[in-house]
Amino acid sequence: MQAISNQKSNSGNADPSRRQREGALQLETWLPYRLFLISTRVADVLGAFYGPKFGLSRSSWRVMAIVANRPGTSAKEICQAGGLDQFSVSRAIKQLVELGFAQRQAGRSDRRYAAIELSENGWDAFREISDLAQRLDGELIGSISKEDMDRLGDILAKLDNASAGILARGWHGLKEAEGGGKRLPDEPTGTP
Amino acid sequence: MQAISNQKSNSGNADPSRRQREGALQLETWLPYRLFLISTRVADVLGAFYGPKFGLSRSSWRVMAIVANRPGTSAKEICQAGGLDQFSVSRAIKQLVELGFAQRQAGRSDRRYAAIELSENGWDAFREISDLAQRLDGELIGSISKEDMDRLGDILAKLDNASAGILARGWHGLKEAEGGGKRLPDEPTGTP
DNA sequence: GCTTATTGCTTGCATAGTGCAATTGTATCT
DNA sequence: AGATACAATTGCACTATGCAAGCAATAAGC
Repeated sequence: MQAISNQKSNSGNADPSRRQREGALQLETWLPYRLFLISTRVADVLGAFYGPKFGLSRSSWRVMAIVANRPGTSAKEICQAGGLDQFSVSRAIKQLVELGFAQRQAGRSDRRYAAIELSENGWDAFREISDLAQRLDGELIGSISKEDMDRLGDILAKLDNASAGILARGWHGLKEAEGGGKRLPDEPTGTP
Repeated sequence: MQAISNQKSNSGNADPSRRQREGALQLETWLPYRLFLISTRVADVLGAFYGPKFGLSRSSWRVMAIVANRPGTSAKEICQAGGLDQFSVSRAIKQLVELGFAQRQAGRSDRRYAAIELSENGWDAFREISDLAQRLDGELIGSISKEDMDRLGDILAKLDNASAGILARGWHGLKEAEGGGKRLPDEPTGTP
């Protein structure tokens, strides 16, 4: 990977980009980006499996996994559990139903809520994808020690909390807060 | 419009989902998903800032950050650096140029390569977004100890490596390989 | 030289995904 | 009953993405 030497004669002058760069973001070391890269790669590989094979979209798979974990949930609960908006969830459920992987039943007490469940075919598909997902997980985890894995679990729990707080407050909440790496008091973040 | 599939479950049967669930994927504890959630939240918050304010798309921001880190790179190098395909990169550059945030110059030696650089406005925008990004980073990092952060760096490096390997081999490489991960019970067992 | 790949990049178009307003159906409140 | 609130869906416009084809510049073969 050779850089293209196309420098525009800034011999006498200081390179402006160098000056501009100082203190600015380094993408490769930016924590969220590092997390993003890893998870995207895995999601891509998994998606390359379930997409062509079952005709599932990404959100459909996500919803399927959520429903598999808690059968009979409503769409709204799926939204909260998966960080998805109600439209995606509604469409994902629609797709799952059309593909024969799930079915809705109106809630018994309150018929506004529709309880979603996987069908037989849905469970089959889920187990197959789930199997591959666990292999992926295993491969990742296999690259670090058990001790590291425990520690990682703790760390991720904290990061998860912090990110939820950030999301809840939005970017306005950060424009005012001073400091780059300063620690802020924890806020009880809404995840009831 | 669509006919809801007739109910054929949970009539007189034992709950099948309990049996189905065992050994299957738990989304909340699935490592890639945990990483995904954290990074998405942060990306959403940041995107909610630079999107409306500068009219940047997600890939445009990514490309901008990459270009800021290594001014004068070609589109191809951006692809590799950011895990993006050439089409997104091309369009992102186009958008950056149209917004006045970047400019291309044909390479001196090989004019197929176009060297991309940020403009003054581009640097201004980048610094502003970068600033917020660093606050986000700071807030995340602030939620864990410095020691944890060091450890996390190591772990992420390993996971990064492993995920790159997974991506390179694709899902076929995992169907056969017996990973260090979990095994799944293939046999449907009767309820105990 | 001339011709034929090859490479880096762009574009057009079809498809898939997303966001928002409006709508339906249900429950609750007065 | 009517008004109101809520879960969920849908229509429509918009954006993003994937892929085939294309263009321009270079490299390789003759």
